[in-house]
Amino acid sequence: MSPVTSQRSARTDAPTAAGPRLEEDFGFAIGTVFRAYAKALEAAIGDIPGGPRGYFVLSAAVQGQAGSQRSLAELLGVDRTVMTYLLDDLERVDLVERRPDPADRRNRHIVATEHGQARWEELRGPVEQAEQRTLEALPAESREALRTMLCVVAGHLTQSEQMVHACKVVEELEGPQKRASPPRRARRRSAF
Amino acid sequence: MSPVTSQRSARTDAPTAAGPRLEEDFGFAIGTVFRAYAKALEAAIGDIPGGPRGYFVLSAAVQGQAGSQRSLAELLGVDRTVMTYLLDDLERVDLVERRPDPADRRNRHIVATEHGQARWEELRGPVEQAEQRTLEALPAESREALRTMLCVVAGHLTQSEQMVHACKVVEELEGPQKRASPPRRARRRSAF
DNA sequence: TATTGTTATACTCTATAACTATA
DNA sequence: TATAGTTATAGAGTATAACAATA
Repeated sequence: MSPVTSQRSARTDAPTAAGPRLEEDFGFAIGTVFRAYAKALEAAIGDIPGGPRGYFVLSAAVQGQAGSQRSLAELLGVDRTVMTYLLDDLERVDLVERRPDPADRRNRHIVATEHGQARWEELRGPVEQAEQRTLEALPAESREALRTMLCVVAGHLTQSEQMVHACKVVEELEGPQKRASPPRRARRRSAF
Repeated sequence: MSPVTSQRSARTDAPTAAGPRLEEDFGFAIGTVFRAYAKALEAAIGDIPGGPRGYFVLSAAVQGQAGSQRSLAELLGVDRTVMTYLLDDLERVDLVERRPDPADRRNRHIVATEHGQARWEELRGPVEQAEQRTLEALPAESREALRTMLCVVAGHLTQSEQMVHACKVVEELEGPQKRASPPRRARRRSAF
């Protein structure tokens, strides 16, 4: 079977019931775009330790948006222990720096080094190109619209998560009423 | 530091140079939305083996779009060996079935069982809800627009990948001229 | 006592290599 | 010889648990 024609050749069964085909499925689409962009971004950033994830930490640091390691880990959706290793690697190549927070010495404030700042500036072009190439199927205005919509959703989700966190804190302050979920182990990876 | 206020509290440094802030970054946004949707979808589909990935295989099977295991694996961005395990699990709970392709008995044609078809129908509501909840920050028309744009990009990317594959085949047919990349090992995961 | 961050360890997921069968 | 699929295994990535420092 030729790979170019495989798209239609498998329909030997009766025409399937109504319903969204895979090409019209939101999940399939965002998964595909996500993977493609991740791959393009990874190529664009070269040797930044930790790949795209390390790049986002650097971004946050450059922009002064990286608060504590914990809040940064939550923002990026990684475990706080993973953040430790990631920062070790980024610090080792002199891209970021951990600074103890004078206000609460348990916290580490993550800041970009001068070299990190410079490296980040260098990467802006290639990263932008990676995005444009990934979205090349869309006209320029649509790309902007897509980006804006995703940012709106992401902003909302980030806030919601913070609210959930805040609520949990309040909940616990108000009294421990029969935890619905005990410490809970054995989760599953959200691999797509 | 309160989690609700942490968004701005870290800016103790000089105001950073111009440039996209993290909230305006395409990669950060799509990563966040992707993770949130993956989580919501995983909750929605319950006990389907393989999580979202298993669900997409089932979708493809139901819609008669699952050709060979290999083409399906490529479409979903997973290794063909992973696809083997995934199908083992889905077959074990009677959701899909492997059928030898009479035309080329090396290929296995993946089809949904009756139970798989029924289960998939049941899931359409919950899956739709998961999508709507994830995108709740957008008005309904925008959600449609977002989905359409992502599908356009995904469709294009899928085709491109098939082209790349086809070109590689042609290239090899035309003669092995000093492979730029030798068999190549030690890749890196595209974790975001 | 609770929280941040670190370390060690166990586990899960993934991919490489080797193999079978088909072509 | 080349490809689809399977199996075994090694490797990468992740998360749990225990700990130290600070609040």
